[in-house]
Amino acid sequence: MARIIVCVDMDAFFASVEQRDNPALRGKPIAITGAGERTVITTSSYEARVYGVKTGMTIYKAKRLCPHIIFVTGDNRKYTQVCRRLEEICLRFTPDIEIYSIDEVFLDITGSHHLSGGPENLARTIKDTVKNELGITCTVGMGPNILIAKLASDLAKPDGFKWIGEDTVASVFETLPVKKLWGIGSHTEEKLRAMGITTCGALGRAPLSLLTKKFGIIGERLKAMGNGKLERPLEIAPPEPKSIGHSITLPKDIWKLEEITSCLLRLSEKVGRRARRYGHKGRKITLTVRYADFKTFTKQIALSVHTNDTGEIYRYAVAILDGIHLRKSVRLLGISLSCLGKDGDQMLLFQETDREKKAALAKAVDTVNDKFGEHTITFASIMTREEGPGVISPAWRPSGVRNSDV
DNA sequence: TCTGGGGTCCTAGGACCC
DNA sequence: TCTGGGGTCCTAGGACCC
Repeated sequence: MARIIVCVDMDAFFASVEQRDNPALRGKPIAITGAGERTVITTSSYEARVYGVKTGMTIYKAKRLCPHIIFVTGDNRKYTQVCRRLEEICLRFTPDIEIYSIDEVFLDITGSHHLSGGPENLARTIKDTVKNELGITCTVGMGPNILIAKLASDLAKPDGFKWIGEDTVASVFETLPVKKLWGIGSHTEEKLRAMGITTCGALGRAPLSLLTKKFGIIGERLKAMGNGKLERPLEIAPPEPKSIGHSITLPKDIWKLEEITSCLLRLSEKVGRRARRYGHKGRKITLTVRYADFKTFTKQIALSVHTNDTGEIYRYAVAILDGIHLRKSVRLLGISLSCLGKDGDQMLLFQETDREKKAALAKAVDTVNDKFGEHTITFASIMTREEGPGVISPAWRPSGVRNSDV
């Protein structure tokens, strides 16, 4: 039996929440940004999109396109709460849901839609419930798999509903540009164009040998996608994370070593703290450096034991830095912890006593910080810095380690 | 398009081993 | 000792997503 997948996608999520809560913003072009000057737009209201304002755009460009645009600094906590309520609404219809991102949920209603009067009725009930209880609109797409459900919601935006059944996939895909598909970005689009393929219909008909020659193992998936097929079950339980990282574009480019190391210490603490909170340890540390000219590179170091200790992460990050000749001033720094294992794995057997002491100390610091707010207890050099609220990652999830809003 | 921040997955090339 | 082939792990980079 064909599955029925629903995609619930909030319309201009962050912007809609702000307009809901502040009548002065309703009906106006607004854009949600992070703090600071070097931020970009994470969401713009539909009124702003008319002017060409888009996600990822700088505030300067947005201002040029729409001089009367209103910028609002994002309120992560608020969006988090709305997302939790959205999750709770979806769970009324089926336990088989995947929170894909902060504003997008997939539901597998194959076995449960009859309880809600059929698929279309269920979808419309969700739309109404979201509007009544959350005060904002969403778009609902339906299809035989995630690929089609997501496409349907994209095509129906905003405040819409669309069901692409298995029998209509071929006709929809015949003239649909390949870029509309989830997983085909501008690079793949360009490569396909060079091969004379611009529509999904053409992609589905393209010889497999040609696609695998050009794209390797991905070629097979591309052809399947061109035919509207995507084998990917819903991830009901949030998957174990593979890495935990933080990065920051600095307010100003820096080049002094002590400025760089001070930033690395702050990043180490963020990474270590989040890892400790969720009981993860890693044995690979990656340093990302972006120069003022935007050239970006990464360098990593493998550890012999797992760690989530701030001081240790910091020391390895500095060790990596020591091996790099910094030629230009630095725009962005990032630290990521990967090759993760949970606390309690056999790696703990190799912990030495002073490592245990450090872990206990770090835990004590975390406890205080949890109680009184981040940075209550911290390293001295961290305290010399003020930091505004960051931009919430739209890939955020309400539970688990991807919740970076700590 | 002068370009944030959180991730995942894939690939190519080299080291190393048998 | 001028030199095979397969497997695995590691590193760096890139495409893609929201």
